[in-house]
Formats: sequence, structure tokens, C-alpha cells
Amino acid sequence: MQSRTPAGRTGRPRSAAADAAILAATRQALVELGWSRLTLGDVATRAGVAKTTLYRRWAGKHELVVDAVAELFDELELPDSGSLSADIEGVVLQFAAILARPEAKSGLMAAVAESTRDDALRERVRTSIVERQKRLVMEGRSRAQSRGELPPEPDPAEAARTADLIFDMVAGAVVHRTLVSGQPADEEWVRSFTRVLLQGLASA
Amino acid sequence: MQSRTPAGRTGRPRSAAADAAILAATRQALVELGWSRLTLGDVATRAGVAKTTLYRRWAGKHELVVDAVAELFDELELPDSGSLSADIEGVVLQFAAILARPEAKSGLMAAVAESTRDDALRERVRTSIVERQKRLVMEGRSRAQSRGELPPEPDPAEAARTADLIFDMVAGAVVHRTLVSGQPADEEWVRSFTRVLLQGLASA
DNA sequence: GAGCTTTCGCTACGACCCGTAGCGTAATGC
DNA sequence: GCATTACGCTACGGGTCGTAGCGAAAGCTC
Repeated sequence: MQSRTPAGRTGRPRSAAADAAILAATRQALVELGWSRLTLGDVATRAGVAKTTLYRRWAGKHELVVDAVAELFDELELPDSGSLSADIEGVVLQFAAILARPEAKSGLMAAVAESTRDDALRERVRTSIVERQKRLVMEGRSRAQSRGELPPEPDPAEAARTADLIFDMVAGAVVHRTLVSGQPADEEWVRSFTRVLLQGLASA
Repeated sequence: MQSRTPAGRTGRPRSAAADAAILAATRQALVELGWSRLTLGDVATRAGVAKTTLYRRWAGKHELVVDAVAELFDELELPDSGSLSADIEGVVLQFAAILARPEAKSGLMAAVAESTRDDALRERVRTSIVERQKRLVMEGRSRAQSRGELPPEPDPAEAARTADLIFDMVAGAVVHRTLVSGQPADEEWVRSFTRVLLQGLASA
């Protein structure tokens, strides 16, 4: 969240309702217009807010969209299904459902594109979107290890590298399937994906 | 390529040099300015071409950038290394090297973002970028099957689904590693990735 | 309630980029 | 030479950006 009312502050506080309205209006505009045609003036009108109010809280289009899209990922949870493959399938299906929404499609990729040139934006994407997803990977792997489904990893540096690799493989595959190939990551696809991820290609 | 001089045509032909200059200028502008700050007027000036000439050949920023970025992928080739894992590592390293270039980073993701709302643009991305990559997957798999490294797939529909899955996993992982996680897909990473892809997570 | 502080809505503004129209000129084929 | 198309150049209306300035509103402290 960009706006944050510091604790011991005097004066009129910022309206939390305005924040919510602006972010909701941003998502609605993403659905109807997409990233490139979205304008801050239009978002302000939709939210019933003056354009200047919007600029007091967000530096620009990029930051606003990242925050608006980040809220979509709040609902991500790791189901405890009892087996690693079921855990993976469950969380991947959730992730795919979010990515299938039009406001996520156009907003997320544009934010990633811009974050390649803007370090502050990259950091914002990382903390508000990527890190939350990665924690699910860590937790799922830890569960699987305690179940004996995955081998334990004594070296913490090596464990971190493996977690990064798994994360890039899972999130990357779903994103590529949904946004580049333009096809749904449905249950059948998720089952096939999980089988390859766990067993490998050679084991068919 | 947007411009195409039909065969039996009268009048002054379009300058092929102008096409090359415009696409090169677009890539240079992507490096220096990124997607969002790139303007067509600026590209025209860099290319030593009138702005109107640019508009006669490309409908807009999106199409131009897709064509400019697509040329980067022309150099992709499948090395015949004798083993499936070496083939994969070789082609993934090439792909990673292209994605590491700044003009590819900012341009490609922005084009994908916009293609989620524009069917014509999606088709252009598909034919000029994605399909070329996918052919490498098909060919690599066919080689591996003839070597006995991968099981044959009698059902053509099932074979196509598997090829799509592999493609999304390979390209998705490299793209996510490079652009979202923001870390290099170097040789060490590629080796780990290939091992997981072929052997699976459970086999460590 | 008085006074202070900060936010809010509104209007207006210069700056920039977009995409197109119009015109004269250059380059090709017949 | 003649028709045809591409090119460079200029100019233009329209839209968006991001900011400044103002008076009013909403809190807090005393």
C-alpha cells in the first residue's frame, strides 16, 4: 500500500475508503480498457475521487496497478491435502484462477515489463506479489519433507537455491501457459504438469 | 514484418533499408528508454526517417516492438549435442542469453501484456516468436525419442499436449527466472533445471 | 468550542505525444 | 514522358500527463 498514515500525526487523516475505491476502480478499468488505455484521470472519475487525490498517494500508473493487482493474490492459500502432488495441484489451480482474470493478465505482465527498468517498482512487485507466492513453495516443500515425499536438504544455501528453482518452474509454467500460450491451466493440464514436475519427463 | 511489397506492383518500392533502420532504432530506444517512455516520434528521428513513414508500415507501438524484438530470436538454434540433457541445456542457455538483453526484457513482456487484450497482436507474437521456439521443442523431443531417451508417443493428440506442456515449462521457467525473479539463468541454474525437468523433484 | 494541521475536491495550466492530412519531391515500371 | 507509389516535411486537433493554487472539510489538542 502506498498511502500510510503515520502514527502520531495531526490533521485530517487519509480516507481508507478512498484507497479501496481507487484500487477497485483500477481493477475495473483494467478489465474494460487494459493496461495501455488505462488513464489516471479515468480511474479517479470511476472512484469518485479527484485526480489530485490519486497523485498524492501513488507516484504513477505503474505503482497503482501493482498495488491493485497485488490484492488479487491475497486469497492464495496452501491447502493441506495430505500428499505433495495434491498440495501442488491445489495451489496451482488457485494461482491459475487468479491469472485467468483479465485484470490480472494485463496488469501483471505490464508491471513486470516496467519493473525491468525500475528498481523501486521491481522491489514493490517482489514484496507484494512474489514473496507471498514463494512462501507457499517453502511451506509445501517442508511439509513434503516431513512426510518423506521429498529428500531433506541439509545445506541451507542449497535449499534456498532449490526453492527458487521450484518457484520459477511452477509460477513460470502457469504464467506462460495462461498468458503466452493463451490456454487455460485447467485440471487436466495441472495434473500433467505436476506429474512431470515430480517424476520428470524420462519416467513416462 | 509489417511492410510487404506485393509482387506485381507499380510505383516506388518501399525502402528495405528503412525497415532495418527503424527496427534497429526501436531496439536502441528500448534499451535507453524502456517500453513506457519509448515514443514513435523518437524512433523515427533515431532511424533518420519521417514519422509518417513509420506509420505507413506499422499500426502502432505494439506491433513495431513485437517485430523489433522478434528479430532477436532469429538466432535460436537447436544444437545436436548427442544427449537430451545437453540439447536442453544448450538451447535454454541461448534463450536465456537473448532474454538477458535489456531490449528483450522490457519489450517482450509489454507485448505479451498487451496481447492479452488484442487478438491480432497475440497472433503476431505467436507466429513470429512463440512458434519458432516451439519447433525447437518438437525437434529436440523427436531426437530424444529416436535415441531412446524419451518414450515414444503413439497418440498424436497426446503428443501435441505433451509438447505444449514441455514448452510452457521450459520457456516459462527461464522467463520467470530472468524477468520476475530478476536473476540470471546461468549454467549452474540451467543444469539444476534440466535435472529436475528430466528426473523430477522426487528423484534427488 | 477555538485553533491548528492535513486532506480533499475543483479548476486551470503548460508540456508532451498521438495519429492524420496535405503537399511537393523522389524512385520505380510501362 | 507518364502513372503510380513511397518519402520527407509541416502543421494540426485531441488527449493525457503531472502540478499549482484555492477554499472547504475533517480530524486532533487544549
